[in-house]
Amino acid sequence: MAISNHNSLKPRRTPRQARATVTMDAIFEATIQLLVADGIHRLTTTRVAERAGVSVGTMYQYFAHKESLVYALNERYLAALADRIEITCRNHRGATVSAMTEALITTYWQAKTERIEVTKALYRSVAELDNQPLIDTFASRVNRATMVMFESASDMTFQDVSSVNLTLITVIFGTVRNVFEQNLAPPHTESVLRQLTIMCNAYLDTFRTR
Amino acid sequence: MAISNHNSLKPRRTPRQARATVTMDAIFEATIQLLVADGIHRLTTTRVAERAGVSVGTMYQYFAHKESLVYALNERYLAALADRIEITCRNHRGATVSAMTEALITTYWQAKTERIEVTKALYRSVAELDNQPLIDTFASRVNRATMVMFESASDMTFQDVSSVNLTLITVIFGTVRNVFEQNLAPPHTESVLRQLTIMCNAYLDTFRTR
DNA sequence: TTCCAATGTGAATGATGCTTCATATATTAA
DNA sequence: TTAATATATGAAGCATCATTCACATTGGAA
Repeated sequence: MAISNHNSLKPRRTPRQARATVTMDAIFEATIQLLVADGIHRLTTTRVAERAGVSVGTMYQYFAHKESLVYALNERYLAALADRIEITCRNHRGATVSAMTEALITTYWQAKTERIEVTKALYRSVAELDNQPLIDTFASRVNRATMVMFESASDMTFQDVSSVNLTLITVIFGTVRNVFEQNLAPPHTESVLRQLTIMCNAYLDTFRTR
Repeated sequence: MAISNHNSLKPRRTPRQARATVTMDAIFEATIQLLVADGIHRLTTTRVAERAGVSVGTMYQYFAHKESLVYALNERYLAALADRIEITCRNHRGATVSAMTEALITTYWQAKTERIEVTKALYRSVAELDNQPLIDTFASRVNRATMVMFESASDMTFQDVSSVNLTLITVIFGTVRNVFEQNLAPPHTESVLRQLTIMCNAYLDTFRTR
């Protein structure tokens, strides 16, 4: 299923001159716009090129085929998301665990919701691709960052950080994504996110020696 | 985006004779097999008909177009899933809240993993469709069932059942799905699911009057 | 300025696949 | 048995698109 040849998902050439970077950015931007507007089943190479103001051939200078374009777009997105999470983690070194979990929830929620349509469009676009490598890279970066953060907590030390860490990020990211995709009414959304922080704190309390 | 005309996603005709039911089942089964094997971008009407042992025209007797076939397939899947969850809820009336949350986690996890490839294939197939109505129906059924269950708990009464209920199912389903999609190694999977029950219990404990 | 590498072009190619409809067969009720 | 209804057929029509490649243009190093 999905795309068989992983290598072919990689970009064809890397821009060396400034104008090439401009071109690639234009192509990415055009792709996003078209994905948001029409979804992936109406994303054609011709339309992407047209909207980007380049010719189809140019697109093929950088991407072996349509799929690799969509793949690269999602790669960019996940890299940016990982960046944000890493920053949040760095900013909360030495904080309380409660502040840490709250910060993770907020950061992830904001990243998802500040451009809702883009988030949804990208998520849908990648469904038919084999994006496991992207997910793995993302998960690995996040894992490392949150682990270091939790280890630095000022109000707790853990017997088994990696277990607690994996649990917390799986629960937090899974729940936030679920809230996002369920399209809950705003009061419900806020309620669940608030309860989620309560739940994380209650969980962490069970590890406290009194 | 996605499919604009919602009505067109509905089946075209409903089977009245036995052979028609057989035909539809064959079409659904063929679709699942092809989705698992090749993914949606290689799902063609001709191939579906061929594998189902009918002609293309027959498929169009029941489905207005390819999308409505995929839509109906997911509708079936979600209905079956809701059935299972409702049964679990009925079987746990009057139980402890702890038993309830554990049962929900187990049921959902089993449903996802007993035919992993089918779960993944279906999930991917629906990405480009507007399946919000399906999600809403599913969420509404589950919500009702779990709410009734939690209200019947033998070891707790709630001030605000609907809030606790929404939180629990959002966290549980979100987390389980996240575990499933992350492809964690089995020991990690088991660990996170165990920690999740601990977390839910710790959360519920905060509502107990001591 | 010269020349090579980088970048950009887009008409043409080749292939795929959805959907229809005129027609045939099967089932059921009367 | 007959007529009405349900079900099944599949070749043909029509449209869409991904991708290539021979060629043009631009940038920058020497």
